[in-house]
Amino acid sequence: MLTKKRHQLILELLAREEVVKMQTIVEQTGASESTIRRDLSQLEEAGHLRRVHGGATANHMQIDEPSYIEKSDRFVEEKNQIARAAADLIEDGMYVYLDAGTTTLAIVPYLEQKAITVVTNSLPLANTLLYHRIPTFVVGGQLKHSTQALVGYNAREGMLIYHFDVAFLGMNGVHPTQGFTTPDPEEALVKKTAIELAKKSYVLVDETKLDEISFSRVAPLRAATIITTASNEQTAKYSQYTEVVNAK
Amino acid sequence: MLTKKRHQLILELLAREEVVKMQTIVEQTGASESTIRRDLSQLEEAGHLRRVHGGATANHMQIDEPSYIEKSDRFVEEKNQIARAAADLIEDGMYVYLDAGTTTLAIVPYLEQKAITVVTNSLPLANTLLYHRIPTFVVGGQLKHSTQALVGYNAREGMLIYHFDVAFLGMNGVHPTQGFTTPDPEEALVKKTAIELAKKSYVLVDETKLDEISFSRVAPLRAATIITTASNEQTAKYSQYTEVVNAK
DNA sequence: CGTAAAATGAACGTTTTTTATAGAAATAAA
DNA sequence: TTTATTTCTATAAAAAACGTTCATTTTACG
Repeated sequence: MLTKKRHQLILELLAREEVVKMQTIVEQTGASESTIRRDLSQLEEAGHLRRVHGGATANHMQIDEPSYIEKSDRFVEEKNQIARAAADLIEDGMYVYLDAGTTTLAIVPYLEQKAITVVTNSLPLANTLLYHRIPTFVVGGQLKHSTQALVGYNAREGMLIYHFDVAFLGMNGVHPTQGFTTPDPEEALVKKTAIELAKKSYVLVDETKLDEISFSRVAPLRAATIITTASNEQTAKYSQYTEVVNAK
Repeated sequence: MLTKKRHQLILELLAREEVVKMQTIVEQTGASESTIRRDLSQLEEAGHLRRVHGGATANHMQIDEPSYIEKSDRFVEEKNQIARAAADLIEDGMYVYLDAGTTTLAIVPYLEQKAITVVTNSLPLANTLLYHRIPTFVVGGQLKHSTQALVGYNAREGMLIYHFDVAFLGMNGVHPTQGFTTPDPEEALVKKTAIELAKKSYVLVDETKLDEISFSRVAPLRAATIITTASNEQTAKYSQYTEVVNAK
């Protein structure tokens, strides 16, 4: 069996089970133990898995986060309503920050006729903005695989040279006392920085994000206005902490 | 069996399976091992597949499949030769800068098994690197429409926090006295900065770029080594100014 | 036909990959 | 804790695959 084939097989096993035993891989591939050890070392160095005593374990963040594609076709209608409401807040001459995420991506088509400059940390957004010929700046930083966004310390540093009239952010959790939260700490840092640099910030969420708490704290509720399609009953408890815009 | 027929069969095998063993191809075609080796070398140079120890694997960079029956584009072939020569210079653990351009893009598939970190200012490169799961940092800056690259003063500032073991650059003009040149001053600034920050720099050009002068000066010839498919006669006059690597 | 160019297959030394093995480290059992 | 067992790393030997060269065959073309 070819090296590449073995590597593929190992990664497939890891996609199904969180941990895989050395013995299992040896049986499945028919290769010697030495060879599998070497494979595991190589795959670990390439960042595809983590070696543990007796085998290997998957390397993706334990914090579960549905992949970009999975997310995109859920709640399409809500996203568009939210995106439209957000776009209506943007006026000519503004400098706009667009965070990574499918909801913010949905804003782009509504921006085509506006004379604005956009800053983003998202690769898909940058591509879409390019397509719509909207003047764009991209924040530098480490490219995160699962969200195709630029994150981390370098991204924060790269953002500090800009100032925004308005920032639009996606978010995984919105909670009355815990505020805005998101799974990845490095993404949280970027979102937090965007809020700091913007005169006014908006968080775009569908109803499934309300009352949720994710791992990393981004900011308290008062730091941004919430734009959502959730009903007024659902958002009532948030209104005392910050402004809430109903996009329906 | 005719050469064309064999090539066709090999590509069909690769369309079905991600990797194909040498032995399998030999059996299927009835040709000798030597002949299949030659076939694989040719198909790799033409950019249709990637050779691996023991066989071949599909090439993901190739989005559309140009008919292999026609003589494949001469420049595509040259780009791949240059890209391969460049990739051979990259070792595990290196921090690598990849400039925007189609030649540098062609390097990416050859990087898959290397444990490296890449920095780039190109959106298409960032996407491809993401696909190949290579750890990537993106330089921030203004997004230029025509080249889908990040350029300008902000890009330069964003780069200054990095240091590279090696940088690979595309270039529009290479000239004995005028050095390296490119049309856009803002791109020239980025290229110049990359050269400053790298321990060693390589300029990747096919023969059509030699003896050409473009608008913006990037650096003198001695600042970088030239990798090209041009003949030794064509490159002779450059050898007195800087190192020249023949990729053929 | 006959010659030149291109393609093929076998041989051979070199490089890469795999396997086996022995001692160290980690885990489990006594 | 001490001992036994498993798993690990490092290294050397074996096997497989590689590129190169060259004689032979096939194809192209006058």
